[in-house]
Amino acid sequence: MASQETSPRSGIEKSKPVRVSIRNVADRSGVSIATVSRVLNSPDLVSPGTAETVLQAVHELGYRPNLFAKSLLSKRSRVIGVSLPDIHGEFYAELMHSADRRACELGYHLLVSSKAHHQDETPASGFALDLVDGLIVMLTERSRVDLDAIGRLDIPVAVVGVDRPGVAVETITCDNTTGAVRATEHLLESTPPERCFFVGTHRGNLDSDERAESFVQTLRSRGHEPVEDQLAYGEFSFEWGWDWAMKRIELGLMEGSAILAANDEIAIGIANAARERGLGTPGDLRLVGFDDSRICSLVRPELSSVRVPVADMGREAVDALIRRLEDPESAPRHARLATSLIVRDSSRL
Amino acid sequence: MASQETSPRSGIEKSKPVRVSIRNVADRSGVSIATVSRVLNSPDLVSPGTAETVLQAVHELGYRPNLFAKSLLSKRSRVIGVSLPDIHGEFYAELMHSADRRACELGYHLLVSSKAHHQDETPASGFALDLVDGLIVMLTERSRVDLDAIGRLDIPVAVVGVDRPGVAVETITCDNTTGAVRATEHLLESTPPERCFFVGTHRGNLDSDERAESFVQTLRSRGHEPVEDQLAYGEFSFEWGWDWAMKRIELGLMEGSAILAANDEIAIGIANAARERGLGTPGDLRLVGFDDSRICSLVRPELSSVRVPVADMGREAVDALIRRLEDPESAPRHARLATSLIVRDSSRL
DNA sequence: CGATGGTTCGAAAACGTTTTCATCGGGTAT
DNA sequence: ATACCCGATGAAAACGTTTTCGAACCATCG
Repeated sequence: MASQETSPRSGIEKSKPVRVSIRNVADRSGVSIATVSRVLNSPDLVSPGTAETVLQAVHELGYRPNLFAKSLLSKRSRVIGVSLPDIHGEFYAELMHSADRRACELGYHLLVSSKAHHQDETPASGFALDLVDGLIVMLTERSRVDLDAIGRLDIPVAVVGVDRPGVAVETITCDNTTGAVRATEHLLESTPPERCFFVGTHRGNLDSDERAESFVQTLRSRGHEPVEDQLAYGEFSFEWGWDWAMKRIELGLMEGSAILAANDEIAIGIANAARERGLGTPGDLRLVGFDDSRICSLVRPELSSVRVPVADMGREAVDALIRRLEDPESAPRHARLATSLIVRDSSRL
Repeated sequence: MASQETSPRSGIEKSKPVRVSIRNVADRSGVSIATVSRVLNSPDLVSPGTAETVLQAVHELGYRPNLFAKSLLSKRSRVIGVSLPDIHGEFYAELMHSADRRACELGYHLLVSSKAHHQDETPASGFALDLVDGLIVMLTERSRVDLDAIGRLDIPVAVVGVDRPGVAVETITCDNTTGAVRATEHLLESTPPERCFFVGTHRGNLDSDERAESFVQTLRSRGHEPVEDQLAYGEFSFEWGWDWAMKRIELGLMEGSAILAANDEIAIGIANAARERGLGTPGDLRLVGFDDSRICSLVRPELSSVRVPVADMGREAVDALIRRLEDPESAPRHARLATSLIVRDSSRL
């Protein structure tokens, strides 16, 4: 009876299982589907009068164009894939967050997955490669780096985390070197080079290796060739930092050391172990972490750290990829974002 | 001249700008496109001989079916959208991580966005609603809760964070109550009810409010009606915890208190302020956080906290949504995951 | 008044699939 | 033999768009 008829069941039920297509809009407004399409996509090609009629119908029927049909024609989905290493932590949250924000601004969506990383060979395979217009691939392990293979992919790619001169993909990296050098110099201000240490994750991790290398170079530039035990390789964890520190402390070798850790968790592990054994930071040992994560200003003493512009990297990656999508012929750029030393209590002189 | 002609430019260029379609496969293997389709989708309908021929051609040409065409027919994309509040932090990283893992296992992909939350009204609008088979919506603010509107959406939805009896969508929540009650009882073991405090975020946050309510109820059950200043509302931040604590300390009211914070950051803010003023935890005040985030075992003293099964919630959400996708008629379920108290040093008796 | 040009629009092709329907042989049961 | 069914296949319709092409109309220009 009433003009609006709901579902046959009781009041509160799904009301519109029926998809409204461009056909319906065309019929209701008495024009062809071509005209409807034009009203929506190139309004200047249609007379104001009919345009209004059509828009009216669109609104009344709640019409929304079918994206699949659209993409089938245009071969574009405005979706970009993000392939992340299989790691948790705020690092990735921040990256995703800024990437998402930027993608939204530009009218794109993010399809995220770590699948490729935890089961397949190529960081891109297994992905819904055919769904996305382009791919952002984050790499952390040297063993996974095959930029050439990635370049051969038949969709545009932006790589985060690795760079190599002359490679034909967009790359976004952070300049570990400047930050690590600054941090090492900072430690050297009060500590002789032979009492400086670098505690990293396993060899093969791109960032850790680069940081270690910068550490070594800086010591060398002071005329000191680091000996083996000045560099330690474990994992990116609190526990590893703790264990390494405990061992040094037991041997009575810790006091007066200055340590650059490859990330903040390791650094905090070291700090906690030291405190556990009655050693103070920065009194008995000076400590600098890496990443400048949220936690640095939460622990006591506050942890000095090298800031990595994660959010910028996320935004840059999206920008780079989309630039490439819209102009496939442009020469790929290689963004390298600066890192900087943030001095807090743990390394204060 | 050669059989294979590359791009006109120098050797190293994109090699396959040409999409290979089912048509090509059909031609090369001398069958119709229908047969090719059958080989790929219902192999039992086709003779083993032709099947092999076709597969051979598929492999040689590197054919991959066009997902848009596929979805256009099937009306399914195997993509599920995830709408998150505009917040960072490991909480969301962990949720996404487990959700992604589960989605992969089930052959789905995750399209993530906080867009809806930071600019539109409905947590679903603005989303690529027409791209996804279903939606996971995470809600944290009471003001955003319009479960009915969400239920009226024309795609399946799973809501994380809110529940309401009888609502017609899948819901996944954590049972703040049991954890908060346990934590409060734990504090009451050594502290009289009038010296117990709850420090939450702003009113209107679903989790914080629920935790506050449980705190109040538990005190009441001990015959104590909490007075106004036993509950404080600020934000989910270190700074807020610090500020609140400082104020109490200045007034000389802190010593002997027992505090339940609405998340770990607040708790750490309180602990640090106390230490700054020479108050020890748990000696001078006992402290329990919420979420049991990674940081709890990194700070000293280690922070007691109520564990929230974030990873489980992510997995459950995906499961619930997909269950619903595959059987739209099934009655929506309401998963409520248990929280549990993890006692560490900060509240040890 | 015919030719030209611009506007507005519809018919139809195209995108790459899946699926229905019909066809064709060659068994098997009667 | 006749009827029947079944397995294997192809032709064509369908999905919902965008876009090309041309038709129709009207105004302007020569």
